[in-house]
Amino acid sequence: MEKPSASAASPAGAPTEEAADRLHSLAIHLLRAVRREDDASGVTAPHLSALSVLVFGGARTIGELAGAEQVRAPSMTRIVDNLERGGLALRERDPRDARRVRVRATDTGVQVLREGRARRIAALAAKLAGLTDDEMDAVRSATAVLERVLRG
Amino acid sequence: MEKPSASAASPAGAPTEEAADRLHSLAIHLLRAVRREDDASGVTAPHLSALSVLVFGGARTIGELAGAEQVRAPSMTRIVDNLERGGLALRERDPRDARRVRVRATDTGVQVLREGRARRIAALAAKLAGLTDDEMDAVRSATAVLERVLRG
DNA sequence: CAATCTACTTAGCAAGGCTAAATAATCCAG
DNA sequence: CTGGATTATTTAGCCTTGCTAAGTAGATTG
Repeated sequence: MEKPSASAASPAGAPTEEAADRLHSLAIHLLRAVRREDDASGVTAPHLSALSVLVFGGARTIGELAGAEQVRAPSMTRIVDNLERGGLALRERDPRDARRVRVRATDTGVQVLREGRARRIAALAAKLAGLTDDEMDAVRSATAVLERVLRG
Repeated sequence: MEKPSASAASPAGAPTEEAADRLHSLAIHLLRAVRREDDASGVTAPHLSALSVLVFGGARTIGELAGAEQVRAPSMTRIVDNLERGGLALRERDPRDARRVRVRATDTGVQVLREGRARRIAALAAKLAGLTDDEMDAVRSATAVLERVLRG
């Protein structure tokens, strides 16, 4: 409705909303595009995402993991159930506080994560491979910015 | 493992994969972050996404819609069931070919889309509002690039 | 006009999210 | 040192979203 009067001013509301809307739509389609690769590996995206936290960040409690993955505890309990059933992670009782459960990635988990990552992102990486350097820079910058924004 | 030797060369494999991986993870977290807003509106993301195609692109068959949304026909049948139940879209038999079903957004659908978009992206737009102009530019550029890449 | 193909729907499965409520352990007041 | 609150996780149960396989109805074609 109202167009931004100057480019240097604080971003006007409407364009920001349009950008947000397109981003949202993009995220939906991006995930649908890679889902089949995930399916092929037998390990779904949320599993790999949680596993990734464990592998790169070390053992975590269920609650910490839920926080990191932005889901509620019961959802994480189930994800960990599945990881454990597949031998990718295991629960350990915290000796300090027996209410807590520490979750740790197994060696198999580390290996599966590596393979899973590779398979999961193959299609996406293939598409990105066609980008120019400038385009890749834009994608990388935006990713960094958005990671920060979503954490906050 | 191997760092890019020059910034101008064609992007090496490993960095592209890391970018793809981070993008994927980002998409997961972005969608989780906005899901509650969707929930509040009573219209979920896939519904709004499909409705958006109808509103901005005009009536479509179930198959076309499924293709546009990158899901299988049965999934789209169900989404359209829900849209229709909510009075946001309606099915029309194709007079040329009675197997086909054309789906059209209703006036209510158009209105709900507008409201839903606003509500849905409010949280995201609020986060984006804190970005600098350069950061917003990066986000916009990357969005455009990725939209193109995912269509291809 | 019968076989086949196409478009959609139905049925049924699993994942992934949620809330509410149960269980268990810790903490802290008195 | 006990009893009530608080915290961590799990269980139960709901809903949505995806899928595949199989069913139905309409078009096409040999």
